[in-house]
Amino acid sequence: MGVKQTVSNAQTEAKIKSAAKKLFTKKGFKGTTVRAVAEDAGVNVALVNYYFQSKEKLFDVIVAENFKDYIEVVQGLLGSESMSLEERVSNYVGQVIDQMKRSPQLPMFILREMQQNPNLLRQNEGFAENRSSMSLLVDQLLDMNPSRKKEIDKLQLQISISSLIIFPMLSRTMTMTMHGLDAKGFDAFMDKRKQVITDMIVRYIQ
Amino acid sequence: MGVKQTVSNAQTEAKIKSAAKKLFTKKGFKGTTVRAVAEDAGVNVALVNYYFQSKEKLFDVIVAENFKDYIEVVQGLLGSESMSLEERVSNYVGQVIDQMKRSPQLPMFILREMQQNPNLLRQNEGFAENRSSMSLLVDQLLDMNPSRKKEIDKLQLQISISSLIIFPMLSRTMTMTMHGLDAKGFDAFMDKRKQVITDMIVRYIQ
DNA sequence: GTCTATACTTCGATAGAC
DNA sequence: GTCTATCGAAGTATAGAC
Repeated sequence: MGVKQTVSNAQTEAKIKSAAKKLFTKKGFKGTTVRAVAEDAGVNVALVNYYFQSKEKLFDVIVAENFKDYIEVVQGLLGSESMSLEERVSNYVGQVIDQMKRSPQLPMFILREMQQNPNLLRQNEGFAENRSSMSLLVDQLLDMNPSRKKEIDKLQLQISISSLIIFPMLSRTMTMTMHGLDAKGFDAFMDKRKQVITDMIVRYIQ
Repeated sequence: MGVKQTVSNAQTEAKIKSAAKKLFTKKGFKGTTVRAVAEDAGVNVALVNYYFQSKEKLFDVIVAENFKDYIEVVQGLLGSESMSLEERVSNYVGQVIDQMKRSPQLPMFILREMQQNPNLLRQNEGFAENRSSMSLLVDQLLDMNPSRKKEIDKLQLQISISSLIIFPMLSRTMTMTMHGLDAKGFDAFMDKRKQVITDMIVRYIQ
């Protein structure tokens, strides 16, 4: 009966995790203090360590979650058998960009933390799936034009596709500042970019 | 006469600056401690502040130098009037990649620090030159195929070119880890990439 | 489970001896 | 110009009251 005065266990833990995810993702490990996490979550500093033992362990939880989010972006994007080359590329590019628009800080987080600790990804099982998913897409694309298949380096093509999609997200802040865009304007830019990337890939493979 | 026992003023300052550049560029402002800079330079902690007053001011010096390096990469790359479309693209891509191979950490540094402080670039005069240099190149490219000029968004093309060149440098560590490359192997990958990028751009514009 | 208070550590910066 | 020693601020972590 009545509203509970004390917030429950799980809710507090979730609030801390949410604040930590926000701050770690934006500012990295060194750029984030436990005090800032506590303040953002609206709880006492001591509670952070009560639930997560240490800053390190809290960070590990967030890293795992961010990797999980990142992997989910590129899963289940293989499309149907009947698609044309252009449809297949457009489908992939469109879905990945839509996913990334929801968490624009994620690519930078992954790269930044991986540069500090390169074997971070070895510990993560999901990354292998990502690679094979991307690899499969490129195989499918190249099979649709056998004459070009011999001329095109598969790894280079994979990285080209990733580049065209991910780099604009990495330079998001810079692009927004340079061209006076707000978050909404940048999203529109990325939406328009779906067709640009598709055109570029299709023209390259055809 | 004989070897001087005490290292001179300018040499010590240079050693500190060199160590600071290395560490700040690799680990960012928060990730670098004054103590680490001093140790890497082989001098006492107090000397860092003696020469540069504060960590902040030392960082500003390094930022300025890194921006300068970055700008120099893309200057004087306009090519001659008589070049074909492919020659022009190839010339630009080749030179930028060669420059970046010399300072592979630079792109990540620029993006990382700019995300933390977006108006970092407003204070830097060289960035305007960079933009207009890039803008001019794209104008030249588009003028060589008027029929495509109307269909192609200039800003999108600029960012596409930057993406194809810069993203591989940003994901350098990840790529090396994933595909078992050492520094030399990655350089070879980037050399091969010059032609890939050129092909992709030329096919898109033609 | 949550808070206050505090111990412990690291870091940036400076005073002062040489 | 360089070093030793140290101070004060900030951050992580924990002990103990409620």
